[in-house]
Amino acid sequence: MQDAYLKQFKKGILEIVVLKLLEGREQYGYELISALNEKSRFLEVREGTLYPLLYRLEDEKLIDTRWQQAPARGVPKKYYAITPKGRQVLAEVSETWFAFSAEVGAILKGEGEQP
Amino acid sequence: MQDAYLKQFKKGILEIVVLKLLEGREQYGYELISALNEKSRFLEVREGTLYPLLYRLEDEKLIDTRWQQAPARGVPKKYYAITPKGRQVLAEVSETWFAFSAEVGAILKGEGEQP
DNA sequence: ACAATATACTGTGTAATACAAAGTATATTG
DNA sequence: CAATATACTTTGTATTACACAGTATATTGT
Repeated sequence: MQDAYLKQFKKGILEIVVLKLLEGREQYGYELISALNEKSRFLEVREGTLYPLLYRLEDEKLIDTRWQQAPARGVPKKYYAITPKGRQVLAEVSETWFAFSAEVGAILKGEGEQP
Repeated sequence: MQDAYLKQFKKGILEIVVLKLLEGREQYGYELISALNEKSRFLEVREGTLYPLLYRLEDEKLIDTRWQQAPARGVPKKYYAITPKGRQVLAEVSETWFAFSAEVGAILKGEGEQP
């Protein structure tokens, strides 16, 4: 039951967290999945979640992609990098999220509606 | 565009905020809508959001309902009251949300992944 | 050398939820 | 008595996280 709520909590957040992870440097899909799984038990994602999310970000021009043809060894990787527009959206939506979570926190910490 | 993210941010949160509002006293639908609209610009809801949400909470036995037949004046109202199970879920999911939002906050405040 | 495993990405279908929009019914007000 | 406000209901849509299955290449064990 907790998991069901968690799944909902993630909606909209994952996109912005992924943008944040890409703020520092470009990364490829599997790398992002590992990073998310390490960083937070709440933000774990499966491929079926992350890749479509990346395609959406790309469609919205918030990230760019480039294929890295197997450099010396390893499977070819698709690298994702944040665009200037992506940085701007990250900043804006990030602020919205802080304001939103502050208000929700205030309500949930409150005394409830008294009679 | 902000609104689209906000719409996603709300997912799963509204249910728990509604339970919180009912923690203090029973309320009817329109009353809850007004309360949400006053409390937070982020949590505004329409009928098409709230009533189905209330039906879900009722199905899950997190709230009870009773019809208040027009007492002296006014339209009959359907009052919603939180159940013991509802209080328990409120407590649990509330904690999950605080942990979740703390972790997301930490990531969004961080320096991003450095090269 | 060859099967097994790991890495990396893709695609399909499903469930949950916020919301727009339209509708029903009663009460109050000009 | 029509117009408006209150209160609840219903239908359909868009978005998103995820389960699940699949494809392809690279590495590893025997």
